[in-house]
Amino acid sequence: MTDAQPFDRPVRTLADLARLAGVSAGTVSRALADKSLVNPETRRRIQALAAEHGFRPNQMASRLRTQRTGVIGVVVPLGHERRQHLSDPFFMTLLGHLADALTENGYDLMLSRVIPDAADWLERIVDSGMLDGVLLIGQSDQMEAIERVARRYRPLVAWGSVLPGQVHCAIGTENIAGGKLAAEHLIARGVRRIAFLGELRAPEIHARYAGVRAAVEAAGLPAPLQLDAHLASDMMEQEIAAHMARHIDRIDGIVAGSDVLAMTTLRVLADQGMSVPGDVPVVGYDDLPLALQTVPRLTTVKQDIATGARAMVDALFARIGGRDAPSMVMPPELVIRDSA
Amino acid sequence: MTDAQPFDRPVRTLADLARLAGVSAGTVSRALADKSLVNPETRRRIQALAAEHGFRPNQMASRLRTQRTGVIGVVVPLGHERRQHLSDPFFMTLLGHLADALTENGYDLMLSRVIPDAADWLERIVDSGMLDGVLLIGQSDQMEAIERVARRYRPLVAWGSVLPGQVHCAIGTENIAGGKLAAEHLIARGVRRIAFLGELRAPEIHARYAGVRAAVEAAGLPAPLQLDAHLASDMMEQEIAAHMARHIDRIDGIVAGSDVLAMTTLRVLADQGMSVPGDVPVVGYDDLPLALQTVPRLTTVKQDIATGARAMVDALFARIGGRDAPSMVMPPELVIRDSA
DNA sequence: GATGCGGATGCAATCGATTGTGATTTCTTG
DNA sequence: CAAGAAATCACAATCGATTGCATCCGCATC
Repeated sequence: MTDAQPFDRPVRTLADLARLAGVSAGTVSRALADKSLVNPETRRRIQALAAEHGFRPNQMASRLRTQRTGVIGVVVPLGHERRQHLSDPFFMTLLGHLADALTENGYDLMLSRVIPDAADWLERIVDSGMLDGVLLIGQSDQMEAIERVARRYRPLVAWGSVLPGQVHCAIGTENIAGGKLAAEHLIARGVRRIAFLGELRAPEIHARYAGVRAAVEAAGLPAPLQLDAHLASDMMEQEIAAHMARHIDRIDGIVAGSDVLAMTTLRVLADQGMSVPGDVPVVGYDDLPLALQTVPRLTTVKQDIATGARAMVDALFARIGGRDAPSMVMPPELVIRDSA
Repeated sequence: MTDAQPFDRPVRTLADLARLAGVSAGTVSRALADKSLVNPETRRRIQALAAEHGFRPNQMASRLRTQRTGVIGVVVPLGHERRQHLSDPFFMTLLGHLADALTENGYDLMLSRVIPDAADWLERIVDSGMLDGVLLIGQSDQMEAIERVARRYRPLVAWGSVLPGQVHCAIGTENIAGGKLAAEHLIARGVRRIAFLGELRAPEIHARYAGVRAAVEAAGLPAPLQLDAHLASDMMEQEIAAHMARHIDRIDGIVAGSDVLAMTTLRVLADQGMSVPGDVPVVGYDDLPLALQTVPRLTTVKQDIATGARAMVDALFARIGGRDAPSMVMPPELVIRDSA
């Protein structure tokens, strides 16, 4: 039990504790680190003293000396979509899993929401000396900057796409295959005119759209209709509503670039008196927890976020340890529920 | 062993740059900090040199010396609800706003998901010397620990309840009033037997339930039925489904402790063939973005999360600056949509 | 020409923990 | 009993940036 001390932290430094114990600071340091070089008895004595006074070593000093910070940066680059992205459920779900995996391994997590206006935004982060490694959530439109840094800074892992010749380590799902899965499912159900909802500047979304297009072409159907829809939350619904009002009679099936877009689409279609999947089937992307809660439940392309997060952390630790870790693409999987 | 590249980072320290510029390290430090003590011309020269070589000062060293870290800890204590809480949309939304406010002010954000098994979990955080301040998201069942630390550590602000005699600064909404609003709304619509969905160990939820009870008593109605429902995501739906199956014929209105619970309830009721609000009206709590996306749209008690986040950050900065900042409770507001 | 003053810079202490090296003591062992 | 091996601990250097103080120069003033 820590009871109120007369002074506001009488023993703050190793030296304080050392004086109290009648030994040198070095010995205290070793004792607290459970090194075998100190006499077991003095070690116990010092540890007891430390506990009694609620002593905790200053992390800044320790980190400066050891050049290890125990902190991993989790960075969300917002190249386009400048608005608050952090509330996006996909980021959040991934972030939750990353936080779990990192804390289990004794690392802390520093979160940065970065709007890459300065060209050296990533350099600034990795060279700050505060981080043992960096995880990027999404590549946004910053492939160049990421590649440039990755060439010399090893402990960097991104969630996103793996393009041919890519230097940096990325974990992600086969977005092209995922787009194909979604479109093929719709086509098998008799859909002929597919609309794809999503904004193409992010490489993942672009790949999903490419997959949809490939499937449509392979089936000999007319090219899909691509409709921009931004994740900036307050605009999204109106944007989709406008798209639907204008194009609904020219389409008979929708692939959404994400579950959030799909969910909003369900909402909009309900407002416009369309039934899903009766009038228009809708397929989402991600399989977030909320896909189970919509009415009707979302048919969607699943990305295994938990596994992905684990893979990112594993790869990062490998790289921190000096070993090499390759990129990884996971196969997506179609989860059929009620919306298509 | 790090492979010694000839040009890996030729200039890593102030001393390196100083040698290059033909001045002392002190001068470089002052030049980069734009101090007026150095000759404007040398200052420009040094800054140009720094930019050219991509020099960034080591933050650890700087922080150790200045005793300022520029990092705010955002801590989510999981006293009960040991499962991954971070995906909870309420936390995430609040976290997003906090991240915005903190980064605008030049602070970084360190995220900790803490399971308070050690009694001194909070001491460990505030005494680590890594943080300029701490924001707690929720008080969980850790009021005692928070109070103990707050008595001696000023830059600490929590989201949550303000109880009589409370020492620590908390920002939150009037949960009792919010519960009342929800219940009164239902009662005005003719509901007589209200069920409250939520687990009472967290003080906020408890207060909401107390509000419901007060409104029910004031109307002379039978006591509300309280049904435990945990946020651990995979269990929640089954739990609620079981509650509904067992109690649905004894209730004719539901107040959910959060929007997430409400949304799941909508889903469960749809499965059981009940219409909302026709058969059972449902009121949520929080007014998260997703409340707009459900079918039917959620009637809910709004907490202004953006304003709350801003208030937390303002209070924290005031306390960091040595000024005192009082707790604040914001009035909740009933947002009537389609679910009740 | 000596004094004074302010501007610009160098010097060295400092933040607090870690760790290699060496000193002292105690324990072995031939 | 002497010499070497452990065991234990103190000393001091180190991580890299910051900052109070001393120093040096140039120039104006008396």
